[in-house]
Amino acid sequence: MKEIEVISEIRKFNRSYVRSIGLLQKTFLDTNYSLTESQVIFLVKEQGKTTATAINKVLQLDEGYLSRIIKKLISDSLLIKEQSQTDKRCFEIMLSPKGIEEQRKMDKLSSESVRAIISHLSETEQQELAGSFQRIMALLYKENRHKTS
Amino acid sequence: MKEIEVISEIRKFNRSYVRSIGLLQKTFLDTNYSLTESQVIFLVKEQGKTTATAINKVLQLDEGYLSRIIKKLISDSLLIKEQSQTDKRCFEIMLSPKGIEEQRKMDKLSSESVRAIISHLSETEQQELAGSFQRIMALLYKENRHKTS
DNA sequence: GCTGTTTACTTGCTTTAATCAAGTATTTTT
DNA sequence: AAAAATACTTGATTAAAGCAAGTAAACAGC
Repeated sequence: MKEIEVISEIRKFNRSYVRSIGLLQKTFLDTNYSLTESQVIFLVKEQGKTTATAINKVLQLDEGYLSRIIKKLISDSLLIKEQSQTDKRCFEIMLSPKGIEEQRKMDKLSSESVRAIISHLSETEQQELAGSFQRIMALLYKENRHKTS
Repeated sequence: MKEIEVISEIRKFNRSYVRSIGLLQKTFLDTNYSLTESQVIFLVKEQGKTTATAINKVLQLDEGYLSRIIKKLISDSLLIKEQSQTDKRCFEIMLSPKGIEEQRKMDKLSSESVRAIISHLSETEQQELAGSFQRIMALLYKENRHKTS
């Protein structure tokens, strides 16, 4: 297989895969939140007590836009915000109990949607599938570590 | 590996992969068109002389929204539209010469962006990569043929 | 310890993306 | 020939995202 065929194969995968995992939908996973809002929630969960700036290192949204998303999530009582005592420019944000619950719910739904896709596969096939995904990640993200940071 | 670990592996892949192929960006590939507009262009290329309805069987957008996208692409001279003689409700749309050129340009850019990701891999690794992608597609889309349609 | 500069975040305004609902013209069904 | 369905359009609205200007605090240089 020539490089050009490899590329074509990958692009074929991209087209069908992205459609199948439903990442293009407006509301993510039938919760009331958009993909972007969900990403914020997941990142706060991941980073624990964090800040808008830290979140935006990952998501790279417009600052104003992110500020408003956080505001909305606070008014929905999913997030808590308090001014840092050591640096009063910063506001520490974290998940509220309700936010933790919501994040868990999303996490479950996301797992379920993946499960639905793989459930008809045999044990062995599932192993193969996971192996292939791992192999791809290993190949794609190898040797790029020094470039990425 | 248990099913739950398989799921977690796939979700890990989803997160990093979708980010890396830049499918979340506003303008696709640094052309002046959004992802949705690009999809329309690619579908017209794929389907040849086609209609809004046929395109929307795939994309499932709001009809009005699609109508406006087509309108814009026509005013940009990428698409040509003419009323069907056999069914005057329908309008046949196709790529103009300029549209063909634009589609080719996008196609090249898309290939280039994939090439950039795999170029540092050896011949053998590229084979492996393509093989893994193929294996995944085979597994995911097998036995679903009767459900899909 | 004042003076610019940078950092963290907010707010008002605008643009772009997407949806909703109603409407026209044509074809199909009965 | 009337009713229903199909193909598409248009006006109005909502939601997502971006731009620019602004506040407040921290930092850096002198």
